[in-house]
Amino acid sequence: MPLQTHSNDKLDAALSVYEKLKADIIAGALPPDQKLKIEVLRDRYACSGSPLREALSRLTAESLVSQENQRGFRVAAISSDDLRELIRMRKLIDVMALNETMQQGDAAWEEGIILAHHRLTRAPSEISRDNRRDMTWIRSHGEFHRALLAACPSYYLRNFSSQLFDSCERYREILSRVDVLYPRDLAGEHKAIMDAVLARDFDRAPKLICEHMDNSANLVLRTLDA
Amino acid sequence: MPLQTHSNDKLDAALSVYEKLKADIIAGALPPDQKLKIEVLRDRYACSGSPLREALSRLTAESLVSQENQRGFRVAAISSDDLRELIRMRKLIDVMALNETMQQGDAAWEEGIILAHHRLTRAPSEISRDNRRDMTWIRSHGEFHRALLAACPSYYLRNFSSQLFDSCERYREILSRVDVLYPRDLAGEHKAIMDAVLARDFDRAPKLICEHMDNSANLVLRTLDA
DNA sequence: TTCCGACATAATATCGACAAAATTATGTTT
DNA sequence: AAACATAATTTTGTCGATATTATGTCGGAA
Repeated sequence: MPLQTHSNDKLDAALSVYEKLKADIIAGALPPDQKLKIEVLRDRYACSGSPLREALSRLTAESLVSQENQRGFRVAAISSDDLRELIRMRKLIDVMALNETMQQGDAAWEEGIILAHHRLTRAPSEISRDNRRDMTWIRSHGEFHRALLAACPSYYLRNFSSQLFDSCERYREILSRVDVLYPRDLAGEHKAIMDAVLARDFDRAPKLICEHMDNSANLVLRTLDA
Repeated sequence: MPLQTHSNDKLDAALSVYEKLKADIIAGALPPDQKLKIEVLRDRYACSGSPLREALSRLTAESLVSQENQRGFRVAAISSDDLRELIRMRKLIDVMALNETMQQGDAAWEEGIILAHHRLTRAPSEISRDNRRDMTWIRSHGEFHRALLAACPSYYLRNFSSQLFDSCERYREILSRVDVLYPRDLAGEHKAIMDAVLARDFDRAPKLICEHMDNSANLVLRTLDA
């Protein structure tokens, strides 16, 4: 008898497929603008059309998938303009959210950050030897950023932040194709952000977060525009 | 041959059902927390389960519907805390969006506002004699607020604003149950907002918008908390 | 009476099949 | 050979049926 919410592999396929599809899009396994044929996905995720279409509908509302009248679904397209817009929005939203979070955050919130950061340091490197993005790293990275805002009192701020983060993450796939040796210390940035946030440094924390975003975005933009 | 996107009553049922469901939730025809049984909806919207579940999935992502593990869907619950949070967020988002819009707005944007406002003035009154909310007014009201931000350069700001607006609108249904004679000039507020926005008044426009939201919210909150 | 468990009922979530539409391939005409 | 019309194929979107899970009811024991 299951102690936790039991995931009946075949029973709640909708949620399961939603999560897998989302992960594959964010990781770049399903590249931007790729046609999402039901038949192909049916095979890939071992389920029927119905749960697939439900998952795709949800992802459409999250701007990760686009749907055309009678022409099915495809992974949402990317562009440098879109990325610039995303980063601009994330700065606005995350700075607001971070301020509120640092005011309200309690011990449990601090512990969540410590834990998430620890897991991120223990995760495999983002890009594996075969130039594919590591799912564990991606998940840990997302969890770390969500943990920073976990104590944010506004459901909507958390939600918007999370959505923008996910939309941004899939741009990182580009960095795995050109094997650029990281000209920056990603782990160090995470550590610095954590320290500033835990210290409730209302000046440094938002500044570091914004720089963190800009660094990633600029790297991607250089590759995209080239 | 259709000039515009043709809605083939039975062909793209998914989109059609999505819009109708959304409209019914916003209008309050489907009240908060109401169970959404597939069988009942199947009958109400004259279609089968599949397009329904797709629409419900999309609405779940928009926070208008909630879904529980194996227990189906229901209309998202409301609470005074949620409304306060919504208003707080709308002020943040809409003020940012409005500033950008007033900087970038062109002639077509201005004409869109004029037209939407005209239609709103010509719409039937919000609440009809039988204490039900008028669909035409609701649609016109939404179109007016969207028109104000139509020239906003950020897709995400427009999207968030629109989503928060929709979530707020369904709180207005409460005002139709207690027949409170409007102690304020709703039409006048809309007119004043339009004038300030068209005049590119960067001081008054955001102030009026915020007051507009507060007025509606306070009216609802008084009724909710009573 | 109140609580617990087995049974009956209802609802959900998924599947496979079908009909409508779009896409590709083919053939015909200029 | 290019362009258009037509036919074949693929793909989408919807339906009805079914198995699984949740809910409600009834009877019996503490």
